[in-house]
Amino acid sequence: MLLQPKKFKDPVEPAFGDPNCGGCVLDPSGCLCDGCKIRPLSVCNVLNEQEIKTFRNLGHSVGYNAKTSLFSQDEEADAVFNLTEGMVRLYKLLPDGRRQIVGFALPGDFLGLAFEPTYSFSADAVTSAVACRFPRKLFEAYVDQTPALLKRLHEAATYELTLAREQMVLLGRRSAEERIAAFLIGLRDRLYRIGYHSPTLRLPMSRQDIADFLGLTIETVSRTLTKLAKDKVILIVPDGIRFLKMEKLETLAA
Amino acid sequence: MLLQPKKFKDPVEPAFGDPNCGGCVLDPSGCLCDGCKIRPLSVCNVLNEQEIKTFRNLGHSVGYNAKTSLFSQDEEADAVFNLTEGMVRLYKLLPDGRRQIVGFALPGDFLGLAFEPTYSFSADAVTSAVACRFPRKLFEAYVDQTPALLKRLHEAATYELTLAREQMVLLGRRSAEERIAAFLIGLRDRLYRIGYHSPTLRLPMSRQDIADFLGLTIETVSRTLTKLAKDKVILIVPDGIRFLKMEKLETLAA
DNA sequence: CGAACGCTTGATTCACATCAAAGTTAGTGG
DNA sequence: CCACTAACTTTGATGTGAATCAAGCGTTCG
Repeated sequence: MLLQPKKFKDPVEPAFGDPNCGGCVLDPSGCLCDGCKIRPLSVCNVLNEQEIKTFRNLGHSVGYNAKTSLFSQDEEADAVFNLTEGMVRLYKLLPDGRRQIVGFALPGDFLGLAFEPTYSFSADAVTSAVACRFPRKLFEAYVDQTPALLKRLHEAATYELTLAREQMVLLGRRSAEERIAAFLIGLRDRLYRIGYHSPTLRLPMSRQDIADFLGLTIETVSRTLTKLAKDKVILIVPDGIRFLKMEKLETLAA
Repeated sequence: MLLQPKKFKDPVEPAFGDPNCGGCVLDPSGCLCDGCKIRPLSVCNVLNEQEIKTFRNLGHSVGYNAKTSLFSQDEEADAVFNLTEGMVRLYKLLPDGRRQIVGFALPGDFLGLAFEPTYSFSADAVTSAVACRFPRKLFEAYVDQTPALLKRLHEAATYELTLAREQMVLLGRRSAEERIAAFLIGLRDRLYRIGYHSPTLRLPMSRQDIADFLGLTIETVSRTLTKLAKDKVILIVPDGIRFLKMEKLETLAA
């Protein structure tokens, strides 16, 4: 399953070309495109079989154990990532330690596109995760000679921007209960679209992660979930929730 | 000046091909690229003189009086815009009327790129404004055959995404005073980069606009500005502010 | 001049944060 | 496998920053 825990070789080997990288190279010969489940959903779907053969050799499939880092804010942005398994949190830190999670990446999501030479946010694995990791220079050179891929990346960025703006509305103008409702529904919808289709919504991230994504405190998240459960809108289960009154939640999130 | 008020022919003529558009076509022969001051800052800067000749004929330069609409959320996204003069507010509305401004567009900014067939936010002029307006189909066809332009648009979208994520941190984790400080500095920096270089920061938008951008109320915006003025960090002047203690503001915004 | 609008200021309220503690789950080592 | 510990989550009591409610004060404009 896409969000199942898994353990990679420990201690992890450094990824090719990056001694600071916390991951473990799964196959030195390149990305594992042949059996890749999320390829149809990913940016690589615009490449034909011939092109994929070149492309997969640009990078490597890398495994990350839960809580390990893919990359960090302000460090040199020398790689880009295509997440294939697991969940990754993307966040920015303020100097005093306050944290804002700017998104949870799911399989098929593309990470690390930076405007500047350094990453503008940090990324680490919520669950164990697998990503195709490409040296930035190689990737950009390939994109420059493959307009179809560029177009697909632009689509992805535009979509991200739409999500980001919706998150601004949530953070700027919604109540705690509305934030939680929108979060649960939004996550379910995204998982649904990538084929993860279940009556139970797994929440592999901590309450603190949810709080830092929604601009709340851990206590408010906990209380609000409890309230929704008391109202029989959701059922809290180990590691997630089940939806009981979808319409009620959707009204709150509207 | 870029943010100077100006009046366009009233009643305004509908833009070519769009009877609902609030603007007034300034030159039926196409965009006014020759004397365009912001072209070096805009996406068109990647086009050579030959390409510009084709490109400018795809659209028209359109003038908008202050408070008129360029486009609205949920309506068919049949045009894209390149702002050349004035300021435009971009916002999303919730069903009950709450508003979140997701950005203030300045000259050089590109608007209306949508992932879906409808606009995901509304745009209207804060000051009077001028934009090159392109029918979406024509624009997209041209982009498809001009990878350099696509690359430039992708860069612009990536930059927007960076700004959007910074705004998420602001909305989710910053105090009212920090928000105001970050807003003033951010706007100054953006104006500076497009050559609008002045000791006084003009604030052509209303207090309500600032509040809806920062996730605050109009009263809190007013009080916080007053407090900063009392502390001699800024000076409030008609239509804007002057910076007195830049370092203090920068600490707050850090 | 009067009406309307936008902005400021003051008094009060409230949603969520903070502080505090108990309960629960997960991880570790014997 | 269980005891012990650490980490996470929930729940309760209290505090507070910003919202709301409510005037008043310029400016602008018909």
